[in-house]
Amino acid sequence: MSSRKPSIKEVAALAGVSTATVSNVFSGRKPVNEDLRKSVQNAAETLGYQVDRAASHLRSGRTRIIAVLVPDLTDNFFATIVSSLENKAFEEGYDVIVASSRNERSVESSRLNALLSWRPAGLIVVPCSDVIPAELIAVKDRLPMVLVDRVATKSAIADTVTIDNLDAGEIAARHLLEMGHKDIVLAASHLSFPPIGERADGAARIIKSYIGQPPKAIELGSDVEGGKKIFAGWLERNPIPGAVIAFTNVTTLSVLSALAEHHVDIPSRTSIVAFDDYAWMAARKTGLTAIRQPVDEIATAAWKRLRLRMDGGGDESILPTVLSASLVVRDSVKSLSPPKGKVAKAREFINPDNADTEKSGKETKIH
Amino acid sequence: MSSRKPSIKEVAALAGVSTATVSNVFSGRKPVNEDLRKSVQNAAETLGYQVDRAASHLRSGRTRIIAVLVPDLTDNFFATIVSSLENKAFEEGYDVIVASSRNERSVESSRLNALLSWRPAGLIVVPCSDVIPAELIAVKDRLPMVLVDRVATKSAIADTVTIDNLDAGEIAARHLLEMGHKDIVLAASHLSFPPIGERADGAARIIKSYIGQPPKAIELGSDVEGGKKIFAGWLERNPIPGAVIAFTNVTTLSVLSALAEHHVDIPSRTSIVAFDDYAWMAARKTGLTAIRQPVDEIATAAWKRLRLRMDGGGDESILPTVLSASLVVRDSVKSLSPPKGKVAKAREFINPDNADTEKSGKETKIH
DNA sequence: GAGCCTGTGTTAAACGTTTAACAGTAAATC
DNA sequence: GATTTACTGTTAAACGTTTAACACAGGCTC
Repeated sequence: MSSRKPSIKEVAALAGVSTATVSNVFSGRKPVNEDLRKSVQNAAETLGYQVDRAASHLRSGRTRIIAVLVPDLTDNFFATIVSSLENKAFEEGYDVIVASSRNERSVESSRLNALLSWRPAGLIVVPCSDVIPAELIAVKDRLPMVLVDRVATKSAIADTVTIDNLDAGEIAARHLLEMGHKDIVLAASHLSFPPIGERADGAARIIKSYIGQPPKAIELGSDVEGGKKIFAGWLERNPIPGAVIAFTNVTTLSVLSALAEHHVDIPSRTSIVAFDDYAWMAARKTGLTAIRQPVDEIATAAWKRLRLRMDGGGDESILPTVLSASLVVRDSVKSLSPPKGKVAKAREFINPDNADTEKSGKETKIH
Repeated sequence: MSSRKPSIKEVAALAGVSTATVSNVFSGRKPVNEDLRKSVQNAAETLGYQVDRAASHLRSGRTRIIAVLVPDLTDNFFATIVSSLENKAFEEGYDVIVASSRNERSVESSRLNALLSWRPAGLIVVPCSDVIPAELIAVKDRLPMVLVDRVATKSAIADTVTIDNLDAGEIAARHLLEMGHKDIVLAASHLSFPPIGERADGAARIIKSYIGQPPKAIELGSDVEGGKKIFAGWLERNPIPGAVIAFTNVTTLSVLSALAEHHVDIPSRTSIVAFDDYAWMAARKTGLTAIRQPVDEIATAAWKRLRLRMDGGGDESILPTVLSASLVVRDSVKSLSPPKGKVAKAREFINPDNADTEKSGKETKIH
């Protein structure tokens, strides 16, 4: 009873065929006669044979590895994406190797190198900042990959999956405006991060066009505790805002903690629109009104696109997939006055000739 | 400009040495003269050489892979552990391949098989139930591994890292008792899961010894939504309890959601002690009093132990590492009456002769 | 100075697959 | 009936490492 794992040779010997046939049975590369296939499978079964990944990888140069890089596994948003990806990948026989950049560019670089050294079959990356890592650019047309969430679709070097962040920002702001709010503050992690900046732009644009003045924006960083301190400090130096939009689940937590510390009641004293939609937001007396990102759809779209690329499809052109966020109304926004009417979508009023300057939002008008 | 990655041969040729020497430089298995080492490193540098994992693995039979299996990546508790593990592993040159059993035994089995087929250098598993998967038992003395969280230390087949769950349950219950509560309900995910059952036992024991009657326990399952429904249903058929202990962060969410739905105020109407300690628990007006598990220490301990095993240390005997949980007092427990005195630790009164029957808690007394 | 370490380097044989090239057989085509 | 085609199977050479086995040089010991 040797403890060594059986090799393809032993299976071949037992089944009375060549190793090539056994290989074909398992890889499906070439058709094998039904009888032979069965006897090979029987032989493999009785020996407890499993193909050796290392040997297979060495010879073929191909792996069944999907490398996934996210900024922070501790963040529920990314964890959910990873989890979803892992499920789908597994179902199709891929294994996921995961890495976290801890929101640091240098870590991102080295982690990416480590991931690439596996020569994965595909790569899914949520970059940690607005700059696309050089490592990615170097392999962009050799390796199937899709970029998720923290990417500006314009500067994309590969297929991307994002939500319509401009719109998401607008939705949040519009809801507040419709509820009669004017004193709105934007709480962002980093405005330079593509999705965050866009959300802020979307909100700012519609607020400016409605109120006449752009809202203030505060940057709170990517960790709850730090953000809480920053926001608490800001609260001490400024009048308490009537409403705040938090553009991230982490930011939401920072804002909420600071507000709680200062005994600012929600929504009687200040209203809040949160981002992402998790169980904890609905679990308390005053449920949080939030912009829900379709996390699972994001993961699904990313996986589908990656599959297509791995199968050699999707031709040259880069495809940006843009999903939409939606408003989930709960109790954290106070109704200040009966709304005079719907606040129009800024977009609908953009002069098509100026579509390029859309981001400035200057052309937006209101009913 | 070939796009193929350079092999050890090319490095050897450029440095004017044999491939064996290059291998020794990189693996450190045999000492290499300083001058030669340098020229090899230079050659590798200029060629952009990286050792090929597949070839290395194939020949040596060793990998630098740590396989990690958890019940649910979406659960912050497990995500945090994975994240911490990934950091530590990376720092020492290991890569983490991660899988989720989705709380299902059958999935656990197949995921485990997939993980094992990598022939990882080490394995860290949070089982999804109280039964140790057969796959694990099969490799237990061939593969360094450590079991975390959902394991009964008594039936352990390998090193384990857990918290003192009996004690954690006691701490939660004692706090409630000291605050004057008597009408206490236990909300568990599954009482058959080792840590949950122990927590419940710890709480039940001290409550029984103090009140005379054991508390009711309700099982809510492992997902928030399902648990919420169960608990909401229970609330309709029973008087609202004075206090509830939720033994899991997921359970906490279920309980909180159901309570919010029924407009039961915390803590004025019912008090709550939560488990695990996350930002969202402290982010609202009524912060949650909670039992904090030292997540990072758990991960650290697991990693240290695994490292030791991978280095061949730790001899035959299995080591259970038991860390302790601690109480974080916030605002979710109402003070019913000035406590008459500290509620004694049940443990201190256990007759040492009956240590084996400790679990029944019958011998526990109170001051 | 013969024998023996010690420290370093090389040679060449694996490791378990995949796959191009080849081969044989039967059916189809001309 | 010769040639082609389609189908299925085999042979044997890689893939890029690691590592026993060996070699050689210099310093020791006796």
